[in-house]
Amino acid sequence: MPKVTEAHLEARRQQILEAASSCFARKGFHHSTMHDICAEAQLSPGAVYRYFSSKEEIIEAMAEEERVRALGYIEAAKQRGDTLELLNELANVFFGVVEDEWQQMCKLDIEVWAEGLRNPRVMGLVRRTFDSHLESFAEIVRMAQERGDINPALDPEAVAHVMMSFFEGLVLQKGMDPGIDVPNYVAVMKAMMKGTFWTGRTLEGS
Amino acid sequence: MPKVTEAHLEARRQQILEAASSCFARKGFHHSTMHDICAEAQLSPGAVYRYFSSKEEIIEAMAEEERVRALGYIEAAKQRGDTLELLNELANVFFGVVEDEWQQMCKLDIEVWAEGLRNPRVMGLVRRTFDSHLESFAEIVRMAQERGDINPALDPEAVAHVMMSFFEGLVLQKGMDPGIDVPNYVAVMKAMMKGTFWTGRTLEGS
Amino acid sequence: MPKVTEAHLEARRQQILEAASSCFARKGFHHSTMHDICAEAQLSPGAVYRYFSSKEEIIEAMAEEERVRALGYIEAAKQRGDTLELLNELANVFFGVVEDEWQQMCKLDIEVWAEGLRNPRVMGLVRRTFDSHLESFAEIVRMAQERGDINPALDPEAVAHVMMSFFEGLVLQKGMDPGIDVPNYVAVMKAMMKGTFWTGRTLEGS
Amino acid sequence: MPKVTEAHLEARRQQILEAASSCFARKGFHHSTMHDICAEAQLSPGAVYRYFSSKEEIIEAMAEEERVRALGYIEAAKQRGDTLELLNELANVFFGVVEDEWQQMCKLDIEVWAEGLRNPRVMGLVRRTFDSHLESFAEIVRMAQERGDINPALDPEAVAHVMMSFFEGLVLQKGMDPGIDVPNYVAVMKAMMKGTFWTGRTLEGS
DNA sequence: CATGAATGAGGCTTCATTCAT
DNA sequence: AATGAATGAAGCCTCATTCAT
Repeated sequence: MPKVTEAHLEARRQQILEAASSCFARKGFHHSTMHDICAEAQLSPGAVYRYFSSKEEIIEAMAEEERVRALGYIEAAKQRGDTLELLNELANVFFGVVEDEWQQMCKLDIEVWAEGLRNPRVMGLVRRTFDSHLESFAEIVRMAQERGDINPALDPEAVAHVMMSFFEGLVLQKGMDPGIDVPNYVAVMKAMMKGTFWTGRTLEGS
Repeated sequence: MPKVTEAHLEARRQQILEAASSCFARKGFHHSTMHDICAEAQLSPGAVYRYFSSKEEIIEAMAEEERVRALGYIEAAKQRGDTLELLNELANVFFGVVEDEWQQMCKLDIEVWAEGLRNPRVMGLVRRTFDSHLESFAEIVRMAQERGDINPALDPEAVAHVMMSFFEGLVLQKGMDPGIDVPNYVAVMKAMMKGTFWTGRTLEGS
Repeated sequence: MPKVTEAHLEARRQQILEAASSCFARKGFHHSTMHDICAEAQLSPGAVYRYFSSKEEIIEAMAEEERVRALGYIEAAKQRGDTLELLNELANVFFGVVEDEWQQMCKLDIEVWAEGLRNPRVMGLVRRTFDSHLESFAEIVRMAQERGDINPALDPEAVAHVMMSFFEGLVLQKGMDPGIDVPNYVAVMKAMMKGTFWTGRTLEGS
Repeated sequence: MPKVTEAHLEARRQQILEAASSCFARKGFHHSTMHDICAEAQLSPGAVYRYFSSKEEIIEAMAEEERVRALGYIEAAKQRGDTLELLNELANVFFGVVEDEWQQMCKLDIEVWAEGLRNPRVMGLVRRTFDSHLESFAEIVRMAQERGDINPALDPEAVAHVMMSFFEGLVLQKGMDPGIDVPNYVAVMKAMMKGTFWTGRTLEGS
């Protein structure tokens, strides 16, 4: 029987991860020192190293958390049968997050992307995130094509990639400039999605 | 080595910048040491510091080069009057780049985005890149709306943002996974753009 | 190593300062590397940088210590009412220091003077040292003049400057050549001071 | 027959030495880079290295120049037979130098002293300077003692040391603060010298 | 379990010096 | 003889990590 409950351990982990996220969003992975993270978490280095064996591991754990969170968003939205509604839902989920938190999330995502370029573990996480999103989107597209909602000439995977771009581009642009007009962005996004829908005319496509 | 031509100096600068780009794309800004860059450029530290007064400055110069290059792409494409053709052109320009170089460019872009989050100078460059792209796109959209090509209910700026996402998303996805099927991606992109064109039906916009 | 007493921290500081002094006296500020100081203090660079944030700061702290020490000497001597006795006292204080330590002190002083020429902070310290000595001497002279001991035609400040020269010159000469005959030097110094005393003849002052 | 006259070579040497002196007085030996010196001398590094094989050598040459100049001062003054007049002469010589040049000279002296502590060659120069001054002063004192001007109980060498302090202290104090009142300083100095003169009373001395 | 002082490898940068032109 | 671009050793400092208390 450990002296501390499992829950307490997990709470400490979270505490560190949150401190790290805050630092990372503010200063980036490489400008955030372990000292910064310790200070933010109000913990000593020794304590932090009880929960994570390296800074790398903290980054990875943080990226993993992001992945799970993002997965949650899309899973929640996927419940909606209607294709267009999915975008609404995703947008709503995004809107549900407090502004500051969202901004931080965007920055962390960008940071994680860059980190993925040289840390294979992080890359793995990013790819898994991308792949699961891709798969979700592709499935939706395929269903819509079967229903005749979407032009069957379009490659479902490719549509999924573009849909991902909608969100990744928004994350990037909001990360760089929080002032972007999101509702209008979503409106355009939906108009474009709607435009890919079957309209009786053949979309020559390319 | 006595006084040397201006061209030689500029060539050296390029040599260093290319070496740096190569390192940065391979290992990221923060894992590339000056030593790495020097080795890649086949130059001594002292020589490199004749041309750039800090690693930071190399990063910034590199980001600036990226900005100018990106600007060139879109300017070249903007010559085309037809709205849809713009996408073709941009895609062609992208395709015109050798595969490896493109891949490297994508990685550098991602790297630069992340760097922008904490280096105000780099952020400035990124913002300027984004802004000039945005403006180009918005102008195209406005012209298309005047011609009746695009639904006038859509905010031109917002459309521009989404168009930027098309490309940024592609850059990100290709950066993370070079295997992405670009032609199909472009096809979908064009289909979606075409879908925003005026079709006689009102796009309610949300 | 957990939290440690305030005294221990101060002891470490002293340990570093002493190591630095030793290096500085032996090799000068600019030929003493941080590595030298660390080795002398038997501490790692990281440890030293916990206590001083730069080599510069070590130099300044050392100069400040010298200042305080010098202040102590003169303050101790000032207790003596009799004018001539002051010189005796100062000389005694000097003699009270172990030979090696004195030699080191002289070298450090010379080093600090030179450093003062380009480090404004050090210059500030040197000036303050000089000023407080000057003031002490001038006060003594004024009192001696009131008692009729010293020719009232002489500017007390100027006398103080010359008195300072007695000591600074000795420091310099001993720093350059430890073999100087100090007792004889002091004897002459006192004879000269005595000579400025009122003797019934008017000293025309030039 | 060299392409350049001996005189031209010497002129270049002087040009470099003057540039170096200027830099050294302004920034000290160790903060003056060869680049600084080259810039000040309007010469390229290669050119400078034709005349001096190292920075060290420039420092030493400069110190040697200072030594010779100082020697000239005292030699000039020594012509005067009268003891007190020597001080007048030395003071006059000092006064004869333009203010700025003097200030620079003081700083260089201080710099040279410090450098002497760790460069045996420079130390040799300083010692030689000191020794020749000492000898000159001692000789004067001995002569004065023979004439009965100065208390014969005083060690001529010791008096010489103190006389040197008069000047070294002034150099130091003026180096640190150009505002010092030199005429008054000299007046006191002379009063003190006069006080060591034989007055009929025995100066108990020590 | 926690603390935080200490470690030390390694990064960025400077600058005295060289040498091809 | 002069030039100035290039060299590369070495210095200062940071920071992820450890471990005695």
